[in-house]
Amino acid sequence: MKIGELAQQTGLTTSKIRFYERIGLLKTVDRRSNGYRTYPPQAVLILGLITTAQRAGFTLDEIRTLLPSDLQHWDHDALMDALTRKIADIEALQARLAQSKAHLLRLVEDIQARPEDMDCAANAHRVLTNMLMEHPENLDVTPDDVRLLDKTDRRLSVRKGRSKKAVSP
Amino acid sequence: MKIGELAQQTGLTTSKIRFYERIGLLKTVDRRSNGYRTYPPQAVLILGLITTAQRAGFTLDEIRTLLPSDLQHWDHDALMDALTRKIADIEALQARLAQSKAHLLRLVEDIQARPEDMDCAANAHRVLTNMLMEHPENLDVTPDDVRLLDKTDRRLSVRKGRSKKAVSP
DNA sequence: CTTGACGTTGAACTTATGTTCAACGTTAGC
DNA sequence: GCTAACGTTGAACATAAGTTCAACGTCAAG
Repeated sequence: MKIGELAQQTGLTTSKIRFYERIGLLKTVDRRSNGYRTYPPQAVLILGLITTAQRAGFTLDEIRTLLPSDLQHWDHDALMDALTRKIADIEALQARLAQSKAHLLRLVEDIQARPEDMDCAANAHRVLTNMLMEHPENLDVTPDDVRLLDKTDRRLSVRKGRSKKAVSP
Repeated sequence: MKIGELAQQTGLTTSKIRFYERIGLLKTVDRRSNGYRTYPPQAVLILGLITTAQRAGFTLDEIRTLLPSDLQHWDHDALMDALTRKIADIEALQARLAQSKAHLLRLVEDIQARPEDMDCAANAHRVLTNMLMEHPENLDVTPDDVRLLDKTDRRLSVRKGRSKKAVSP
């Protein structure tokens, strides 16, 4: 099978297949005398496996370390380990997403809950105050500081101390 | 306030702050006569807002288009629109994650459910077969093709037709 | 024999979000 | 006045997962 046919059968692009080979995800493939790559039918399955793993959240790097050269002989322990860790990763991400979503929903509600007699600027101030009070964790700011947003712009001093290091992540 | 102090109060790095300015996320800031950037206390709030929005899943690009130069005057409609869309995005991602997780859990269970009398290679074949049968959507392969994994390696022909274009996304 | 489709390569480009570096200027404390 | 800490710039580097391009070779049909 030539690379174009393989691309059709897997739904991938030829550039992607060559890329996978380049990064060592696919082992170097046989060539015909004209230099064309020639794939065994197996290759369809391997690429399908890669696509599936990728959709499940594995990086190409992870897939490479897990994928055996012989589909019959997997590293059972490493595989189960990776699967378990990936499930945990997903759960962590799910938790973060749920938080983000809840946060956004509260924000939307809060914005819409503008008192009838409040103008937009004041409402912006109210919402912003609520938001910043809800998330003091990474901001060295007190609710008082939010008054900076007042129309009067009183320029209250920002407290010194209790500051965080700017650590590179 | 000089940039180092701002970095400390926001928990960001100075390079990040300069980067935000470079991409137009922060408007160009006042300079002292020596060329040093000098920030109003407001800047702490703005950076806090940016960080919060980013954690909620907004890209810097999205944040830039939403963030008004004056915190008093938001584009209410654009903001609500963006929030609503972001919530929908999160929900879509949640659905995908739930699917991935379920898929992985089934896979783990399936691997562990190896019949006592089955060796590892045969189990690999069994699991792989199940997996590929579960996801026929993007692979031009029939369950029969999975027999390619047999020790005998019978090289069954891969069917022609019903193939997909390799469209670039 | 020509034309178009397919194949090959290496290198450069992409996106998003920054970091790091070199070379230089400024400032505060001793 | 020296030194350390801080500030400035532009450019290059990093990551992940590819795509695109130019320049070239091969093959099948008409």
